[in-house]
Amino acid sequence: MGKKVTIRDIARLAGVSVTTVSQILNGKGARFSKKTQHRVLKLRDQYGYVPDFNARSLILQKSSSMIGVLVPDISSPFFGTFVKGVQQVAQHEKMVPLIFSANRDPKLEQEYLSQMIARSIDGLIIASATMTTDTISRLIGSREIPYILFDKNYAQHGTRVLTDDYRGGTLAAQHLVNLGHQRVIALKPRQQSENFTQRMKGFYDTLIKNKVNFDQKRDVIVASLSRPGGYAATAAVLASGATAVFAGNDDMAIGLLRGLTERKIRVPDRLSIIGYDDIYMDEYVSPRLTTIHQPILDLGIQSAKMLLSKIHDDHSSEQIRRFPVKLVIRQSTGQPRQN
Amino acid sequence: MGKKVTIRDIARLAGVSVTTVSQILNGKGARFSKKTQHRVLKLRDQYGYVPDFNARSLILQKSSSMIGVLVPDISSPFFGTFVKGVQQVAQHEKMVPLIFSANRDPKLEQEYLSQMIARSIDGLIIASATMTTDTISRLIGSREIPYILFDKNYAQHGTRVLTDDYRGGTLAAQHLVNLGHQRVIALKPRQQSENFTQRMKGFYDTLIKNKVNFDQKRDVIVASLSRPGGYAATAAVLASGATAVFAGNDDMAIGLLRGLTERKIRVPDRLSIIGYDDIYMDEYVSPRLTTIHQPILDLGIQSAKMLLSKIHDDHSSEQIRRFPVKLVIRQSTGQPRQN
DNA sequence: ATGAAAGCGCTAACAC
DNA sequence: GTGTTAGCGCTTTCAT
Repeated sequence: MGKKVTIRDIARLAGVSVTTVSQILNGKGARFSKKTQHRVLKLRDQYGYVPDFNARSLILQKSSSMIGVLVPDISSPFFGTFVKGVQQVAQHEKMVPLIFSANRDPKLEQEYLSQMIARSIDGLIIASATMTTDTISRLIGSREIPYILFDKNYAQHGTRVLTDDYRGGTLAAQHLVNLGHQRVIALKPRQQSENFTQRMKGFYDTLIKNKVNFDQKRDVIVASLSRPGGYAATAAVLASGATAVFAGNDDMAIGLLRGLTERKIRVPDRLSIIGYDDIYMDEYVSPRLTTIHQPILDLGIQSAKMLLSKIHDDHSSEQIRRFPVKLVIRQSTGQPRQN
Repeated sequence: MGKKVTIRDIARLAGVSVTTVSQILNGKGARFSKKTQHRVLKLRDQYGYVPDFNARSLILQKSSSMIGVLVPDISSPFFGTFVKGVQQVAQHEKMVPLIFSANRDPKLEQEYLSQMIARSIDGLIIASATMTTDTISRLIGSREIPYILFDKNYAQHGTRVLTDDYRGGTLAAQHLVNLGHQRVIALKPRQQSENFTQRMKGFYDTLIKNKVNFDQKRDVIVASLSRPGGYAATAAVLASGATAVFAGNDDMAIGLLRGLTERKIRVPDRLSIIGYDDIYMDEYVSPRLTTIHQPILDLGIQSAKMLLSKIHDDHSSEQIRRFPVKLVIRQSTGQPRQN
């Protein structure tokens, strides 16, 4: 390893004490002679001295200036964008985000969480479908690390950021109803996290209210929450005889769209598809995907802001920040074919 | 902040010395009585004691166990996937990746790099078009932090991972030539990093070799390296009268594809498009995108492996690892329309 | 205008 | 079996 230049080296080289160097380098060197100041500064540059982060945080009792971010999949457009928002805010405060992609694996999630805690991060943003506040509390122990729960979990308590999933489901259903669909189905993930439950509930409720016949057994297809998952569901979707599909998220919708395209099923003429999230890919598939918009980047930004304010101000109480969603009509939905 | 439980607290509570606690907790406690061991372990769990990371690294002289990863844009499918690969490897070694997305902004890149260095990371993976090894050396100073350059920069020296861009360009051109195209154009970014230069050179050379007329002034369109960039180039592409386009990367290709779709230009009947990278989106646009495949996840994995081996073994010399690329034929390319 | 000394929380020789 | 002691690199009183 490279020989590390310490404050002592600089002191020795400058012929002064470590105190002097420390003070000058921390901008508290007014009381030293200009000459000494210059000598020290120059030596610093010359030897590329950078204070040891560990030693510094140790004595300053200020922890790592890191915030942990746990997401299911960093390579997905959704969480990639989310993380970008977090980082933007963190940077302003000289905080560094420690990002972990846990592949929806509970073991990994816990391991990463422990690692983050061991590194004494200042706060956490957790986006996990499975992790409960109990688990988190247990891992955090008595350290009182502030954290923000994102998106998934909201049967739990704890400060969190979420979007109005119920309303999103409502909007999707209303859109399909307005277009005149009478036979619709939903595509949802097997592991039903709270946000999906709400999303679907909003959807069902609105259909029923509009007198559209919907049977939660018959008219729900379970698929994995991914493009391949949606793709794999193509046959089941076609077999259902529905004229419109509500996909739990855009990834599934896009996978399904591909399956339909391959079978030369025209969307939306033969089948309408509405997704959920509004990831950037939606604009580039064909037909462009109608969806429920979530302000993804903003969710990242606001999560980080909330976390930072919790970190800086212990007393900020538990709070919930709920973001609005909206319907974005593109080209994958239309009136059912008349025949 | 939460009251921090220190090793001294545990020692006091257990009625033993800090040494005893330290040893037992570090698995070196064989020499202590079972009874003491149990007492200490129990107290640790009871109070949720976790050793202070800073103090620990300070004395162990082992740095942070972090590797820095600098990418242009974490929300892009390309780098999202790349980073995922890095993280996979890092995890095995209990290393934590510190990921920064610098938006292709040289100022930010340098700032992030400094921050990483200040945190005494063990190594670096740098994917930047603009950063030179000189800049990097200057920032690293005398610390001898090993680093891997990824993808962009290869006029420089230093250990690096790269793909055979020249060959990629060759493959793209050959494919178009084989289909019978005689009028082709290329879409490239303004900021011409080394990999693009090579990519384009392979393309031009192969066209010429095949007696396809190609003028580097007339037949190259400059666009920004993104979906909107490709989209914005639509008019220029159409105006060129070409029957095939080689887009510098898939993002541009997909943006262009959208522009063409909007104008009802049929691909590949009227115009063939070939991209570069093979990001996962390629499978989901319509028509599916023909492209030059780069093993993105694997690039992340191998970069991390190379870095780790450099970290563990100082003596490993500078090396270059070059990955093969290959042509993936999908549906966006075809024979030129006969008329 | 400068420095000596204490100590942050931890580990590891080296006693006893 | 267990404790004493000396630091790791740094900042900060408090002297001089």
